[in-house]
Amino acid sequence: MGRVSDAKDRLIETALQLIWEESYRAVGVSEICKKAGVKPGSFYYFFPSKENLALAALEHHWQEARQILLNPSFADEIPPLERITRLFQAVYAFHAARQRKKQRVLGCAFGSFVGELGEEDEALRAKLAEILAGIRAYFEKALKQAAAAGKLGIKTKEIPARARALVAFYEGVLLLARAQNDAEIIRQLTPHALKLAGA
Amino acid sequence: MGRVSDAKDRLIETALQLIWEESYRAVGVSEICKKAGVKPGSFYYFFPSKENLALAALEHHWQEARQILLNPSFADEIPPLERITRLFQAVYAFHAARQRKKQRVLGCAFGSFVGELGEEDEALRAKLAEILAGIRAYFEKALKQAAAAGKLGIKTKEIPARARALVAFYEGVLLLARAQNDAEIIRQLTPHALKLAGA
Amino acid sequence: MGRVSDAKDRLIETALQLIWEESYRAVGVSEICKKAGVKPGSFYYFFPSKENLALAALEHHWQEARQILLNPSFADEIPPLERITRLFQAVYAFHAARQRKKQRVLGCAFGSFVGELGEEDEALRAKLAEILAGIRAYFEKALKQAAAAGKLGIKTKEIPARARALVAFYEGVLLLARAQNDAEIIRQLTPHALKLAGA
Amino acid sequence: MGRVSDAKDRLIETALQLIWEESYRAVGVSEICKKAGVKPGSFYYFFPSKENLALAALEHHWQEARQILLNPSFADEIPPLERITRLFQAVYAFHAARQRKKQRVLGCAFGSFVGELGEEDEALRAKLAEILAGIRAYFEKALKQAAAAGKLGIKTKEIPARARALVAFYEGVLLLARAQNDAEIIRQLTPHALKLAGA
DNA sequence: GATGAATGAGAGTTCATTCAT
DNA sequence: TATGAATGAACTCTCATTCAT
Repeated sequence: MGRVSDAKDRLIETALQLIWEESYRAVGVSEICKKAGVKPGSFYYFFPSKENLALAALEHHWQEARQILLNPSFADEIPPLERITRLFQAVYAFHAARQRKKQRVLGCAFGSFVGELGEEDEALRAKLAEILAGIRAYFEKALKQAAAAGKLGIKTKEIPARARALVAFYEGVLLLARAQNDAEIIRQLTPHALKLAGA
Repeated sequence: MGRVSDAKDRLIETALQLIWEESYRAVGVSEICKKAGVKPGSFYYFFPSKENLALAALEHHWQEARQILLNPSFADEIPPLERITRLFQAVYAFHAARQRKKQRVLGCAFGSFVGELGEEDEALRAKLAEILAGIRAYFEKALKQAAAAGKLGIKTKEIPARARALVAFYEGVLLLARAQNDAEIIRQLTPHALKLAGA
Repeated sequence: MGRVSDAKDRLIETALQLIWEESYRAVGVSEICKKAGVKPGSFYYFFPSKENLALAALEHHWQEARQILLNPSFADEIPPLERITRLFQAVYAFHAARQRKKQRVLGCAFGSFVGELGEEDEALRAKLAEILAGIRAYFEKALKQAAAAGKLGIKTKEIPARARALVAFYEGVLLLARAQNDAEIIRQLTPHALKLAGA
Repeated sequence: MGRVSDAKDRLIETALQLIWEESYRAVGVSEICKKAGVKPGSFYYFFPSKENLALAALEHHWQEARQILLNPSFADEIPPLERITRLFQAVYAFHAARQRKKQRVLGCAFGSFVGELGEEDEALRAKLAEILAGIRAYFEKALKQAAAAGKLGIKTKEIPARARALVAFYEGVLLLARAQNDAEIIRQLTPHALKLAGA
């Protein structure tokens, strides 16, 4: 009982990787299948469409990002404002290591995807908006706790906008790192995040 | 002397528009030709490749952005720090108007393009990096003048990083606006830019 | 004893319906399965091939046509020549009602199928030829009885050809009704059938 | 000036032939291309879609049928009612010869196509309805002239229905010939056509 | 200087079918 | 008895590009 093969998971992971490295439209279904070791005719047994696979890949990456990146960086035992720095540091570590090995800085898989959205991709747009809101929630919680601890001289009602500003900055930093193909940008800009927090 | 043909210009303008609305890979050469009213066979008389057209379109949009958006916002007669706010306000005005008319918020044509870059698109990546550096120069000049006027309590050597942080924030704000399809985000986040400047 | 499963019957009935509405090649096995509520993997437990299902569907429809359409129209108590008229009237009633409900006139499931036959479909061709011969037998019996009753001024040996002419006319009428998507054509042409009978 | 290649014509002729022999859905675009000697990627330069090619093929066959079959059979110098017989004879000659050479009787390309029409094929249905009306016009003209010459004891207003009955019979005869794969059926049923004419 | 005609490669998707359980 | 999983081949169609004129 249970699953006979892990082809579906391989498809999801491979898709995310290729889409992140190239882009949604640049990678073909057959390329994903080949890399995932799935027979070409089998793809549509697992997924009704390429878009549906992309949705699943985004969700998978989101869960993974929470476990590997966001939850550790935003752990309760870390002082609230330090959590923000931790996130940028963790992201820097990932991209710096990757750049050393693969020569290319990828930026944020979610943010990069946003640029490709067209009118027909409403489902993808909604998914990405949802994920970005999820990231914002981490910042928001940290800001609230920092404010409660008296570390922030800002009003409570300002917090949502500041959390969003942090998401914008986070995405912008990774966008620049991808554009310049240089992970150091992330390190350089890390200390500036706290300015948006109001520290 | 003078223009040999305006077909080339029409191709460039149409390409930028379609790429901005959809994405580089989502729009085809023939779609651009049709919309530009250029005969399909003529495309490769004007441009050696689709990538080359994209390069020209980015350069065109960059010059246009300078004239319409950056130069007015960063005019010398405007107090240095206010220039930054002016830029965000001008961008907001543009996207809010467009959203009213066309229902879709496009974000930054340059930033959106970054997400699509693959390994093969080195020329495009370099062009985008150059343009983003060009935007940074505007912020840098304003920060320098603000510092010289004593409006900024920061050290001169910090200025380049702060300028880059402003570019990151600017791109991130437009990325969020595109993802949420909501121009109001630009307005909401505009005041936060100055925090990165060090005001 | 009794039915082992009604899945097979549902497949047959659904197949006939879909093939009649669209065409043999336009409907897929999976579409039939879905509509019949049969699990996709089960199809080939019940039928060795799609062609075999089509054969079964044709036989099913043939038995149904005899019971519902031909036997009542050609009942012994009805005067022989009137039986022919009755058939056309019954067919008209069916198609007129269906057109009112579903907007589309289907024509004859057997006749429509003939147009799709290719070289590889010998089994289907033979089945359809057999069914068309079965229809002819009804006309033949009626013509014989009409001749025996002195209602027809024709020689006995002419009867087979006339019966076939009636089948041709019957199929042609339904073909036109499908082509024009108009059941009224059946009513308009009904009285002309008797001319072929020799009345 | 003028055409560079006759690929488009070859595509049309090949398509008609293959569709007639098999069926619209049974023949693929690539099969048509291969047989027509057209490079696979070129098809969609000549035709926007497979359906559009089918439309062109039907129109081509219709013009050909008029020139080769209908106009000669319905020539003015032939006595009106004899024209009808001539048509059936000419059709018989064609199919009998073809059966000798290729073993298969094709029936009417138009009539066979009707059976394949689904809900999505409205353009094809309309085209076929138009062609069948065109055939009816030939019968109608002949009936009118026969009536004018006093050869027909029927009222003028009956003529349209009779002409349609003749089309139905004509199509039905060819349908039977295809179903039984026997051109002799056409010869056998030829004399019965005049009964519908009212002779 | 400019273009109509043509193309090979590959896109996403559906097909009838198989098979281990 | 019945089925979920899987598949190779084929589908219609689009792609960026070439080239003779």
